[in-house]
Amino acid sequence: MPKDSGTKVVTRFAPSPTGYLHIGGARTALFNWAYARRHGGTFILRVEDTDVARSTSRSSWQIVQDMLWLGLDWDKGPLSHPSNPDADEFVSSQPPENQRYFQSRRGDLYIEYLERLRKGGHVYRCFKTPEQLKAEREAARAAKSPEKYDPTESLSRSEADQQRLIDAKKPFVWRFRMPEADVTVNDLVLGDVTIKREELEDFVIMRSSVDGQPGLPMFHFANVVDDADMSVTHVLRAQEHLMNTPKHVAMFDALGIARPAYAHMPLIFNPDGTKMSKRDKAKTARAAAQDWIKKNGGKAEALLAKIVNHNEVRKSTLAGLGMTQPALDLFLAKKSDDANLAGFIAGALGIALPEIDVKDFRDNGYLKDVLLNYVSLLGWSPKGDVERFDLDFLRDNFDFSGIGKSNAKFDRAKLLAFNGDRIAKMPREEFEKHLADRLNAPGTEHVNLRAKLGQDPAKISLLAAAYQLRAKTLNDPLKAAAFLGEPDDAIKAKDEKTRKVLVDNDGAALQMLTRLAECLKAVEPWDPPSIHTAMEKFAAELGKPIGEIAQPLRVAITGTTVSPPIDLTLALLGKESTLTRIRHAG
RNA sequence: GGCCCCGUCGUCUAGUCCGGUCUAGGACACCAGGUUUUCAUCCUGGUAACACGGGUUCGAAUCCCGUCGGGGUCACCA
Repeated sequence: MPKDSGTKVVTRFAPSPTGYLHIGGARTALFNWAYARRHGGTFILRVEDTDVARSTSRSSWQIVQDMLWLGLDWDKGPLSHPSNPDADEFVSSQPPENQRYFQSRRGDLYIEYLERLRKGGHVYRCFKTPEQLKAEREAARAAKSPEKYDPTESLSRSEADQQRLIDAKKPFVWRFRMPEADVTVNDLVLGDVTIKREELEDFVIMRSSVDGQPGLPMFHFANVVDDADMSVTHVLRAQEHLMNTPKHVAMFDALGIARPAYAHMPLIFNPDGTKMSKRDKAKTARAAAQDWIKKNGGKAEALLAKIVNHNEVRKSTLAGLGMTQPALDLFLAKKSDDANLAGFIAGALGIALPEIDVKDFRDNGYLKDVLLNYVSLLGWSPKGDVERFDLDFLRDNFDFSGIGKSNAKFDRAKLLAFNGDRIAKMPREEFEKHLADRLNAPGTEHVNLRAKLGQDPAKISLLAAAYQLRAKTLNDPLKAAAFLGEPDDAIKAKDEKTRKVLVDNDGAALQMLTRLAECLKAVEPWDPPSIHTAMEKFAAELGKPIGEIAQPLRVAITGTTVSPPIDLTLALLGKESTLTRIRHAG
């Protein structure tokens, strides 16, 4: 039971806007959402953008988009659709009351709380420069003594002395004075965790600024002040924050405000045990790029040319998107991990980048329900053997007692299996809609297929029928059906083994196909049942199993030995193309 | 390195709090067989784990200690 079962549950998701929503962040958001919803509480979305160097308005917008897509609605937070649609103006175009959910816009509050701490004697000024502190840490490390901040100097400075330094425009930070006692955190997942006083040090809560006024608050302080100010009752976050929690509860105690309940959940890693970070995309793209350059003359310029060519746009257009030779060189030299560049490289080289952000999974054809379902299984499990469930189930069953303690590895194969399963089970119309949306999405990726299938609902319907049981992602059908969009006279067997299906037996298969073409010419209407009937009849006349007819035909029209059932494939291709492709086979 | 958290099939996990019902269950992956015009779907079956060592107990995956292993954290980042 929550410690204060009488009061309303308030949870929050507090991302820092440095990019799209990370998959781990999505799980945190999901659990906080579920807990608030289950208990009829309030779910707050609060943007922690006190690090001005890394935070951007666009990222805040992106995170909001991801939350919307996932269907995680919040009761308090930014307006999801402010009057100004420009992502770069997302924060500034929020109404004042919504701007309160961006930490960068509520500085007055931190000053107020700082004053409270100051009156209680819980904070002090520290005039040491970052360089000084760094040197002290290094000296301590060299001497193998604990690298702990020593408050003696700052604490012993008289008020007059401090004023003198302030008047001299010396920058200073405010530090929080840790109490002289061990701190125990009562974690809802981990149990009681006690940290000894000697392990705790006084930490900066307000950055410096030159004018003698306090600067922006640090994460620990802003986080606590906001949780206090917003009456957050339950803080559910990743285990990487566990060692921060003693600092946080000490501040709550100093403020005389009841602590929220804390619950730290296990971390999510790549299968190889490394962190799932945005960098993984850059790493993958860089490796592929370097490999390609090595095999193609060793010039990075050639890669840029290939990227320009692939995107069928002018070089200047790409440069506007940050794709320039200097940027590329920086990227290749590991001096930058730009995600856009990684995307361009992957597109041009035809490689897949690891999905890390919610956006990646969305783009790659994962269903939001599946993503939420899978990610919630990483670190949480419902009672019984239930494993496939929807958001409603999670909302009705989520509890801290189901959260595990050990870290998990993200298994894409399982996610993929869940996704394919959900696709197979969705209503056909829904699948058709997904396919149409993706086929008609802006971009050059599916131009040929789009041209072939056009806006014809009947064709989309056939495509859906052909691929629903074969698709693991919503993108799979479009990739697998790409052969449909190729020029009819350019279909070639993809390798020697495949070609043999066509040309073995002294060309008997080819002769057979020529006769089959005659037969197909008469098929009307050109739909799967009619095609099927015609082929069965043809096979019967030849006294052969239909497989011996279908397989050479498949190679002739697709260039491979794999496709959906042959009647569906032919119907999708169209009569003209089918006959042309048979004519050019061999 | 200090401190903190964790350690059940390859992976995610159930079981651990309240020792016996656990010859350890499920899912994904893998393997084999069946259905099928290819692929896929579908069906059936199978391989596979309590990190190690002590202790407590009639009895330990479950309790205690130690070892080993993994992770987190040690900023004017969050």
